[in-house]
Amino acid sequence: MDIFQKTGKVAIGSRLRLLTAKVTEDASKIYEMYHVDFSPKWFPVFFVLSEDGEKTITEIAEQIRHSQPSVTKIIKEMSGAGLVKGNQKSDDKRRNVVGLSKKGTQLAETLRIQTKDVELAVEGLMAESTNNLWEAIAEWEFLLQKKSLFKRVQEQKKLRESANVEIVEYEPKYKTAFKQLNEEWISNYFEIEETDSKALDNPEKSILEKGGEIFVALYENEPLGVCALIKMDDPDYDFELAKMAVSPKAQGKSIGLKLGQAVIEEARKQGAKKIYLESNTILTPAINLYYKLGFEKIVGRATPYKRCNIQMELRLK
Amino acid sequence: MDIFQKTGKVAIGSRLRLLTAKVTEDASKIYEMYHVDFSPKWFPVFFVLSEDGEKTITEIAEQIRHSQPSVTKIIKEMSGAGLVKGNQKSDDKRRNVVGLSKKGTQLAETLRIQTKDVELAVEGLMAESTNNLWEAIAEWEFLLQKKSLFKRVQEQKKLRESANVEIVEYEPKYKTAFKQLNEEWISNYFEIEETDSKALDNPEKSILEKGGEIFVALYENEPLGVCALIKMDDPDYDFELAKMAVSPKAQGKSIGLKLGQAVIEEARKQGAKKIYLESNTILTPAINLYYKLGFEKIVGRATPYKRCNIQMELRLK
DNA sequence: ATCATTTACATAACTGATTATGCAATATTA
DNA sequence: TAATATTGCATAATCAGTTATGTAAATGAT
Repeated sequence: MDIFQKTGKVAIGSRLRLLTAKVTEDASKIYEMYHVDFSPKWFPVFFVLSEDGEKTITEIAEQIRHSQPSVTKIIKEMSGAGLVKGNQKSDDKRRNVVGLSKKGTQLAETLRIQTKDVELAVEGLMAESTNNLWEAIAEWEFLLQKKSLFKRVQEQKKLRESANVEIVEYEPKYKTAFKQLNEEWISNYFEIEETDSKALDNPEKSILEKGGEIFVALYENEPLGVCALIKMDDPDYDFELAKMAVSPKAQGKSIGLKLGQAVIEEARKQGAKKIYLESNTILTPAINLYYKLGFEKIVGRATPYKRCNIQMELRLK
Repeated sequence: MDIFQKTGKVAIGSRLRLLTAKVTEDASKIYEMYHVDFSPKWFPVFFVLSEDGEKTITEIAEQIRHSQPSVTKIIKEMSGAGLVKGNQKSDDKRRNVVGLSKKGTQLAETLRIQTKDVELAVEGLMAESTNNLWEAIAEWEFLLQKKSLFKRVQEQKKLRESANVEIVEYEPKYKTAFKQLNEEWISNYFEIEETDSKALDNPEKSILEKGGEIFVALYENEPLGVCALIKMDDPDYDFELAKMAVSPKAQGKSIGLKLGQAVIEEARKQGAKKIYLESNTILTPAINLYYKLGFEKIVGRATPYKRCNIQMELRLK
């Protein structure tokens, strides 16, 4: 049985490689059949030169999507075979302007006929198949340019992993996690302040007993993110979203988003009208997350934290 | 503008190569993302080992359609990474039976999850395209196995070239061609006999004036093939097909077939019932051609040629 | 005008594959 | 049972590409 049926589509790379090898192997035999002293790998270079006349090495490389050294080498080989002339006159002495030689131009004519034969053979293959390989490749090129395979896999990973993230309410066993996760990022960017320690050392007293909530994100039963909803003593705001912390090793699982959503949900349940938060603009991903959650920037409130340079609020309807 | 739009489908090899490169480039980044110390090229080997348990190097190579040295090298690398154990006990000391190590088996579990993510990403790509790349490749593999690309191009070439072959009646200007083409192949396989020279030196007298015909195949106005229809002085046969000669440099243009058809057509026109010919079985392509033209083997006629070891006839209705 | 930066290319080193080749171990055959 | 052929694998050489790096020429900034 064919191995690719078993591996599934992960092996698309290997499968592509094998087909490529088979096709290029035949390519050199085909040139032999036409008795032309020509290496298949020269084709793209030769083609652009016969189409566009003279060109520099780099221009060719860009057009055929090879690396520049690859084109340099090919031109050298073709030069040896007498098909191209390099170092044409040019004002810029760095540039190596190459063009087809007389022999090259003659060969172009021969190759045109051969090209036609190959074209017909390939089209015959297309006609025999129900899925058009040529078009399929073109579509992949287009789609991968819009979003790379890497990015696509990353998204799948995130999707799967975020499905395994569970948001639970605070329990005493998460006390150390709550402290450590917060200290980790704070100390990474700033100094830990007096106000921090007070809240982190005794969340029960400083947050829960005052009517707040703490949510913990579990991934495979390990607490990897926390976020608090703190009751505010302020006529303008009901709650503050604070102490949001996600372990760096758990990036990309949408944990922050899920915590934020849980916090907002809870605030809404308790009939809150507005939630407040403060942060620092160097924490770009966090700020983006807050915007995503619906928070908007505000100005002018007093804050006990030195590190705060942005304040936001969310109006709940 | 994309270069492949200009080149047309001859460049399918180059295009495949580029796509393969793009896919495999992302592959290694994907492994990195999952924090596994794993090279993409190991995948096929790793896969068969995790599926089938222990295997020899050659078995793996066959299954994943790599060369044996390639597998040897990969196994060595994977061995270095502690993923496989080689030289398992085996009666046959030439064989290197390899299997996954404990670490390898553990990794298989991790990779299973990653594989799933990639699979979904690839399927997403398929879903976004109208031409299914995976299926298209499978179809090409199947079609190319039935008939290689080389063979297909060869057929196109033949088709095109045979369209340029023109069969004309003998004229004095083809006298030397008639002689040379025949002498070329005869002297190549046998000795030129007395009977040959007589006919070749003076075709007008020995063939045409006796009511026979000679046809000449022109390719780009050059005579590259000849064939004679010789009137026989025999109650059983009207004509003999003889002096068929095609230049070796004109192989693959169906010149022999066209000449044969012209000769038969002429015989039919003249009301012939049976055509005779003699040849030698070492000339396999010629014999095959005669069968293709409808000739059948007969036995027992006398012949002036030493080299003749097969006799054939064609009954015309 | 001078100095730093960028550009254009060549060269070197590497990569993932291949074919060619050599050497044991095993199987086959006279 | 000895000679010969085949098998299984490792090693070496090659190939078509790549990235990294060096260098001279041109361009830009102060």
